[in-house]
Amino acid sequence: MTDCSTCVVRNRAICAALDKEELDALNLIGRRRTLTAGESIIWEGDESVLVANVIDGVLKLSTGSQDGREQIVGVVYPADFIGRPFGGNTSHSVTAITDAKVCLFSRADFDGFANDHPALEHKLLRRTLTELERTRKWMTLLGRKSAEEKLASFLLDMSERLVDPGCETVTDEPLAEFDLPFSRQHVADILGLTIETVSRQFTKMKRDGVVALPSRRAVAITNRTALEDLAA
Amino acid sequence: MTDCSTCVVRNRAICAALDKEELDALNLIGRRRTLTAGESIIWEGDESVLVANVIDGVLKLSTGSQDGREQIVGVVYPADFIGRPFGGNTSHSVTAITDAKVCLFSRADFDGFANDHPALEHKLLRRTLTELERTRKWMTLLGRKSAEEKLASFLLDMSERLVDPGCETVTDEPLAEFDLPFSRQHVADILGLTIETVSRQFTKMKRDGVVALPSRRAVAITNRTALEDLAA
DNA sequence: CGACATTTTGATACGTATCAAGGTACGTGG
DNA sequence: CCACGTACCTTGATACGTATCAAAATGTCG
Repeated sequence: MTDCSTCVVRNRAICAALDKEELDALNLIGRRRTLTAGESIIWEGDESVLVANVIDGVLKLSTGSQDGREQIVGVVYPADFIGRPFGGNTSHSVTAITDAKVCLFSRADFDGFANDHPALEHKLLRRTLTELERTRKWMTLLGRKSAEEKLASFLLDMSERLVDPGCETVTDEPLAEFDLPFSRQHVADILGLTIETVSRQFTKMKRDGVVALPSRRAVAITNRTALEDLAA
Repeated sequence: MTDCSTCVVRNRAICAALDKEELDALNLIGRRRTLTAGESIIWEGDESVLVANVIDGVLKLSTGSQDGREQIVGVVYPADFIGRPFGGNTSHSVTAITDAKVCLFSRADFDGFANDHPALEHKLLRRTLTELERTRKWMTLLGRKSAEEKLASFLLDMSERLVDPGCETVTDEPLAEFDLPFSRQHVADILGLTIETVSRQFTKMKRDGVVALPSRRAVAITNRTALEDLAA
């Protein structure tokens, strides 16, 4: 059974706006769901009837064309919100990239609950504004940066976002070493490149001593200043 | 003096959430400002202390790098909201593309007012969610489309967004003919292309009989189906 | 150990940027 | 009203970066 009071994202997700009683009410309309890597919960173009909070794992928001081109338009992490409340269709799919846990609501239920809880809407508004800002920043990368600049920017972004938020680390410094939750193909789809170009840029950075690549998914930033220069 | 009750975007902007009394209160903290084309009200990286509603005209949100590359990350029209309430810095400038009128608020004033008026926040939330959705759709264009596909998609989008919302047109059908509020350079900065490439694609479409170009800024879609095919 | 998926590397082609020049519309002052 | 200057747009020639096609290498899992 769902139990918000022990939820690991309780204090970071939009639910943090609610007190104990309100949380109990939210409990009644939500349910947890486990996803295995590759599984989707929302499909591009569908009438969006679900919204959710991410509890654990990483999910991608993506659009695909008939001819197989795919673009990842967003990546969500624990405590992030998924879906389109208050009407309107979602124009992208939502797919688990790693095994994941989410807290699901039917949109109708969530809409009703949100209407009665302005503090929840306020949290959601702040989160949405931040996400819009982040997305716009990403547009500059897609529209104007070279492959090398794209990968450098991406790695720097990852080193900041993959900081484990669970434990109360004193410093929120970016990581020097981390495991990407993405395959090379995912990285390519995030950066608007092909997998071959991504691979070549990784190799180049390794050759130049900017990063080390201990294993397929692992990245160690060995010269952050140089990486920042490459990101332009 | 500001007078919301006669404002042309009164029923479309987020202010539509307010009744007459509330509107009077909002009146007290807002002021109108006229902008001439090229004038900015928010600068990239600045501590964002202003928010605003667009009353008339078109404005761009853009980011620029040192080396002169620019990417337009959003375009706003009458009734749209500008700025970043509730903290956080804006990472893009806001600049008038045409002469424009806006309704300005200091962020602190607006934040306070919004806190007391959940209905206003709700409107803003819906608007922000829609804008996020639109922005994500644009990412696919920037990351995965060819120059020809980009321009075709752009023209179709324009034919829908430039429909004059003022008069109560029975049908909201897309326009067959319209004047772009943008120069070729603007179009290039929106699509992540150079001005030369944009120009060549315009010429190609004209040659193929998909569009006619009566004057520099005017576009007439002569074969919509073909244009839709080009947009992929 | 062997089969499969993923990643890397290589050779080549294509699309768009870049550099350069010419053309067209537009506003200003003669 | 026309000549001129300026900004904007178009066209052309070439270079460069990334995609594409192909194959080899590496890692992963039964």
